[in-house]
Order: sequence, then C-alpha cells, then structure tokens
Amino acid sequence: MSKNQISEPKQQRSIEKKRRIIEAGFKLFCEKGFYKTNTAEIAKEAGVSTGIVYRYFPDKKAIFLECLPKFFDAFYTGVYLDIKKLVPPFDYEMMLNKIIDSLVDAHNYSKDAHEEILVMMHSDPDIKNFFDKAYKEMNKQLAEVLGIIGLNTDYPYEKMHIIIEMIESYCHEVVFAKESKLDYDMLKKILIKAIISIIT
Amino acid sequence: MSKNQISEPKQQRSIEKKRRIIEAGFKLFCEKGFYKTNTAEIAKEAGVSTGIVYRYFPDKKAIFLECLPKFFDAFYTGVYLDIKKLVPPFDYEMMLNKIIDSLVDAHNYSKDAHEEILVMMHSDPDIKNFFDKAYKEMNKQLAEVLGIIGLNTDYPYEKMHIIIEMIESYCHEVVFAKESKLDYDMLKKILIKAIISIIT
Amino acid sequence: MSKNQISEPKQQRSIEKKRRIIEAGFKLFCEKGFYKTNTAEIAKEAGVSTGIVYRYFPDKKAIFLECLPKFFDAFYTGVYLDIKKLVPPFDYEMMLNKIIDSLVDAHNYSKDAHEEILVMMHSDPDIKNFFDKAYKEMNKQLAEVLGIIGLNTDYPYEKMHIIIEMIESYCHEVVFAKESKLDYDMLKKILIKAIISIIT
Amino acid sequence: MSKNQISEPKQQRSIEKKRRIIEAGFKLFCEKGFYKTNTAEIAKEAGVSTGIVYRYFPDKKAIFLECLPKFFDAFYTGVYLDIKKLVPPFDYEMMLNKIIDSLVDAHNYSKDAHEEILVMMHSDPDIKNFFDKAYKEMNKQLAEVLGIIGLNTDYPYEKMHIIIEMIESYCHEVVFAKESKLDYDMLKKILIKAIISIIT
DNA sequence: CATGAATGAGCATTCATTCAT
DNA sequence: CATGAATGAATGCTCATTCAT
Repeated sequence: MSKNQISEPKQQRSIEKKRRIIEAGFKLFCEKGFYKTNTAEIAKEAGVSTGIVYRYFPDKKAIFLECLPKFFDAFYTGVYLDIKKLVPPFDYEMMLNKIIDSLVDAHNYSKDAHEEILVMMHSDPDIKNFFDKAYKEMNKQLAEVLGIIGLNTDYPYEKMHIIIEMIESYCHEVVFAKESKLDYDMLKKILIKAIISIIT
Repeated sequence: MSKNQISEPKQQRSIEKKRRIIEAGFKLFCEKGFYKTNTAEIAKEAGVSTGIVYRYFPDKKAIFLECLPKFFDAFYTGVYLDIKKLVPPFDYEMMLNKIIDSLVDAHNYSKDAHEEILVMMHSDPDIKNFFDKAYKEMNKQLAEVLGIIGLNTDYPYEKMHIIIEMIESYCHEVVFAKESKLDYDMLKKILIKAIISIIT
Repeated sequence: MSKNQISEPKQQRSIEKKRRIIEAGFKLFCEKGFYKTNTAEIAKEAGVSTGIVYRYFPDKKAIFLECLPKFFDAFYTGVYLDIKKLVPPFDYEMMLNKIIDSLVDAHNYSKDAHEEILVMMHSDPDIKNFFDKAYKEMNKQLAEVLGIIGLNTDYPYEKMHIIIEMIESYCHEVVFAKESKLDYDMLKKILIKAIISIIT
Repeated sequence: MSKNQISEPKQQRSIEKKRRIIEAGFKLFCEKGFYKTNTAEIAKEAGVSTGIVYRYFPDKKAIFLECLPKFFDAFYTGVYLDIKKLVPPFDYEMMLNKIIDSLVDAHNYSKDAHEEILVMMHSDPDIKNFFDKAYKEMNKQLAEVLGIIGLNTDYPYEKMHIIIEMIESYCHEVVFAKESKLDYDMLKKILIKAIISIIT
C-alpha cells in the first residue's frame, strides 16, 4: 500500500546493519565528500548489498542526514567532556586552554567532513535545520556554563556565540593552515585574552 | 601535437565572451554549487554554445577556478573600499561599524558560493592555493592599516587574523541565521568591543 | 578503493548477457567498423541497457578486444575443420580446392570486420598482440600438417606462411572483387599449382 | 546560387594551399588514421585556417580521397621505377630481388596509412573505386611487362595478380613482423622461386 | 579570399535507484 | 529480508562544419 518501504529496524540484526551503513557513509563522506561518494561504495564499505541500502534509507541524502549527529559530535563533543570536569576555583585561562586544545583534536579527527557539511547546510534545508538545532542546543548549554562558573553576565547567548565562533575559527586555522606564517601559540594567547575580556 | 587548444583571448569579442562564461558560472555555482551545475547550463546562461566553453576553458573545474577572484572579492572587497576612506581622528567604533555593515552586504550578495568554496578548498589544491594566497595578502594589507591608523601593536598579523575571522563569523551568522534568537545589534556591539580590546 | 567494478560473470545469466553484448558488438563492428559503432547501439542490439555494458566491459575497446577471437575464427576456422577430415591417399589439388572454398565462405561471412581489424592492429598494441599470437599458433599447426600428410619439407613455417598469405589474398580478391575482370577459376588453378610447387 | 562553393583553384597561391592541405592530411592520416585525425589539426599542420579547408574540400573525407594517389604511389611506385631499368638478358631472380627490396622500402615509408586504407576501401565506395582502378591499371602495365621480357604466357593478368599479392604479403610481413620467428631471407627465396614457377 | 570563433549534435561513461530472483 | 544485476537519464567533452567579420 504505502510507497514508503523504509523500515525502522527493530531487529538487532537490522539495527546493526543500518549502523554499519551510516558508519561507512560517514567514513567515505569524510574522505571524499558527498558527491564523490557513491552508494555502491558505501554498501561495499558497509559489507552489504547495494539494494539493502534502500531498505533503510529512501535515498543517498538520507544516509548523509543520519551522519549529521556524528559530524556534530566530531566537531564539538570535546567541549562538553572537558567542561563537565571543571571545578572551582576557576582559572579561566587554563580552562580555555584545555577546551581549545581538545577542540583542535576533534577537528583534526574529521577534517574534510567539516567543510563538506557547510556547503550542504546551504543547499539543503534538512541539513541546515539539523545543525541549527544542534548548535542552538550546544550554545544554550554552554551559555549556562557561564552562570555555573560564577559569571552571571548580560547577553550570555550572544557572548557565547561569539566565543564559540572564535574558537572554531582558531581550530580551523590550526587544522587547515589557512595562513602558515602565523604564530599559533601567540594566536591562542590573544584569543584567550579576548575571550576573557568578553566574559568578565 | 599540442592538445591544448585553449586560447587566451586577446580580441575584445573573445574577452567579453569568456567574461560572460565566468559570470554565468559564478552565478550558477553560487545558486546551486559546483556539482549541481552542468556545463550546458553555464553555456546557456552565458548565451553561448556548449562547445565554445571548451575553447576558453580546458574543463569545468577551470571555469570554477576563474571564478575564485570573484568569490574572494565578493566576500572581502567591501573592507578595502571603506578603509580607504578613513581619516583621522579615528573613531574605532564607528569605523568597525561601517566595515562590518559593508561586509554583511557583501555576504548577502553571494551567500551560497561562500560555503561551496570551503569544501572545494579541501578537495582541490588549486582552489586552496588561490584562497590561501589571496587571504594572506588581504591579512597583510589590513594588518598594515593598524599601523596607519596609529595602532603600532605587537603581532599585528595574528591580531588581524582573529579580527577578520570574528567579523567573518558575525557576517555568517547574520546572513545564514544559524541561530535566529540572537540579538544581532547586541552581537555587533559585543563584537566591536572585543575587537577594540584586542587592538588597544 | 578499487575502481574496477568489472565482474567476470560466473552465473549463467550473466555469461549469456556478456555473450550477447559481444555478439552484438561483433555484428555491428563488422557492419560499420569500430568508430561508427556506438555503445548505445551495441546495447540496443544486445537487448540490454547501456549501463549494463559497463558492468561487463571497462570500455568500448574492451568489447572489441573480446570480439577478436570471433574475427579470427571467422577468417580461419574453416581450414582446421577441413584439414581434420583429410585421409590418405592425399590428392593435393582436391584438398586445396576444398580448403580454399571453405575459406572463401568464411571471408564472405564477415567481410568488413576483416579489414577494420587490420587498421586497429596497428593503432592498438593489444589487438596486434592478439592477432600475432593467434596467427603464429595457426601457422604452427598448419605447418605440422605438412608433415602429417607426408610432406617432410625444409622450412615448413616459411612455406606455410607464404601459402596462407596466397590463399588469404585469393579470398580477398574473390570477396572484395578488387579486380572484377579476372577469371576466378583460372586464378584458383594457378594458385593451387603454385602452392603445390612450393610444398613438393 | 550553387550550393557547391568548392572551388577548383586556378591561382598558383590556391593550388599551393590545397597541396599543403593534402600533404598535411596525408601525413596525419598516416600517423594516426582517419578517425583520430581532426580537421583542425590538418589545417594547423598545413598552416592554414580551419575554414579555408572547406573552401577546397566539401568535407573531411574529400581530403582523404585526394590523398589516395599519394598512398597508392607510396605503396607501388617503386616497382615501376625499377622495372623501367630492366634490360635483357633477364635474370629473373635478380630482377625479382630488386623489385621486392624496393617495395619493402616503399612499405616502410608509410606503414600505417597502408592498413587504414584497407578499412576505408570497404566502408567507402569512392575509396574502393579509386583503388580498384589504380590497381587494375598497375596490374595491366605489369602484365604487359611479362610480354616485354619475353614471357608470352596465358592468363597474364591472373598470374600477375597472384604475383603482386605474394610480394605485397611479403612486404607486409617484413614491415609489420606478423611473425617474428620467420627467416626472411629464406622466405624471399621461396617466394621468388614460386613466382618464377608461375611465370615460366 | 581568409580567418578562427561559434555551433550543436553526438558519444562514452557514471550512478542513483529499482526489481527479479 | 537480501542480493546485485539491470536500468536509463544525465553529463562532460569532442569535433565536423558553418559563418560573421
């Protein structure tokens, strides 16, 4: 009856298979981007037939969509992990140093994927929607951290947005070496100083 | 013998036609990205035949490559224009306000292209190379502006790098509305304050 | 990783399909030559889609390559068949008459292909290589026949080479009528007499 | 008025230009074959514009057609030259040796062209027609030589046809080395002996 | 007459998606 | 459920031929 034959797998075997397809897609999208990755490769990498892919996903884009959390995690998860371990008295400079370093690691882990997604965010509303929501949630949580660590400031969301973007830019620079002549240690010092000037 | 039939057009007609192809490519790449734009469309948009495209460009990627200066200009040119008009005494806040506003305008002009390029920078060395050089040159020029306006600071390149990226991020946010709940005027105020704290 | 998706079909269905593609290619290459035959036509003639052709063959030339044995057989197989039936006492004239007639038939069966291949032999090393080997093998086998039928001569390979070429030329003449005024029966008589003079 | 704008050039300049196009076509057809040679290349090689080619020739094939005499000459002219020098008493073996050697030279001069033409003879009636006529004329002249040198035999055309083809095959073998293991000197001896047996 | 830019039909090849088994 | 062979529309690129200058 229904044209939509996509099954949300309940069986353990199926769940595992779907996971493998996402994993394979994630890997290949990271390595070669969305357009240069074809479904046959994904199936092969996942160790399944090409046909089975279409039982779990309506089309190629859907695979990509389900990789998004993995991408987001790859980019930002480091922050949460480190922040949870924070205890007073807070040494802002040391804290930021740690966070920034762990984010640089995260960026190194999945370089190319990062950029690919930026494009797709703009050509595809679903992708944009996912990232907007995930980003907003992260921003909210981090903004709350400002209060937790005793910084009850005005406009915490705006400030945190700027801070996240600054750190993000720094990570990019380090990972992709846009401009190789820069002194990265000094860059980080200036960055941290600017961040502290924003939150205090 | 020589397979390379690409002619660097010297005639006015040819220059004009090549320009039209680049213009058409630029437009379509902006709207739909590199992979979703096909050569037939570019030719049609440029008002030429598909064949003639290959008299001026060895392949599709070459068209994209020649669009890069347009992309770069679209992103950053506003800065130069406004900075040239600066005269003392310098009101940093007003200056930055002007520069930021003109960059937001520039970003609005060619939204999608911006992001597409980020991906291609990583899948294609030629593209990365172009942008790295252009960015470095811009950074250098802007860093020199710091001296011109009486701010003889240490590490001008590092500072200017951070500033450019901060402004770039702000423009992105405004243009692409990553997080619609933010107060953009306040965002700009915080941004400007942070920039001034960096350069003074 | 592996770009090579060409499957050597083991299933009966696949083998049959590949055979049909080769058959279709052979037919069309014979009729119109390699360059004037396009893959869509081959697919249509074989009753398959254009895409499936590329599951069995990496490219158009590969189809041609796999037709080569058919071409060679078409040209020469008649000889083997008739020679196997020979029994003493050997009437050389009658024997040669039979062989020549069956080779003329073989030539008539795939006229144009014959010539096309000659060109490709020189523009393509793979094709040359195949034919050189096949020809050498045939020459060897036929040279051995000389001994079998009681003609233990010197230089059997050289003699057989000349004989094969003489017969080949005769077949060509009959099939393609290079010179329509010739008396073909007399031509054959002279030919046979010359051959006998060589081997006795 | 007339659709046919092809001009038979009467001016010296034009004749020279047409000659250069034929020369260029001949050279390139020899090197790469008809299908892999394009008109732009021919024009470039001839030092003329692509457009001018179509003033002298209705299409690409016509250029090829006008190269045919050059091909034919390249293959066979050596024979005439040597035969003219013959004086009695005739040493058939020495005569044939000379003729064969000069034909091998002729074959070496334009290897590939030779083969290409064989294909086109069959896909194109004009080409076939030209070669048939030229061949017949040559055969006739050579057959007459049989009489001149005192060999008033029956069926001179048939005999000469077989002889020409035998020599042609020998040249082919030497030039293209179909079967590298053969003893070419012995091959020639056997060949000459067979020819003499035919004409005496 | 000459030029070479322009045309556009044609072709080899790819790949997301479907479906017979 | 699973397979992977099959489909065929789509695309980058070529080149014989035309035509404005």
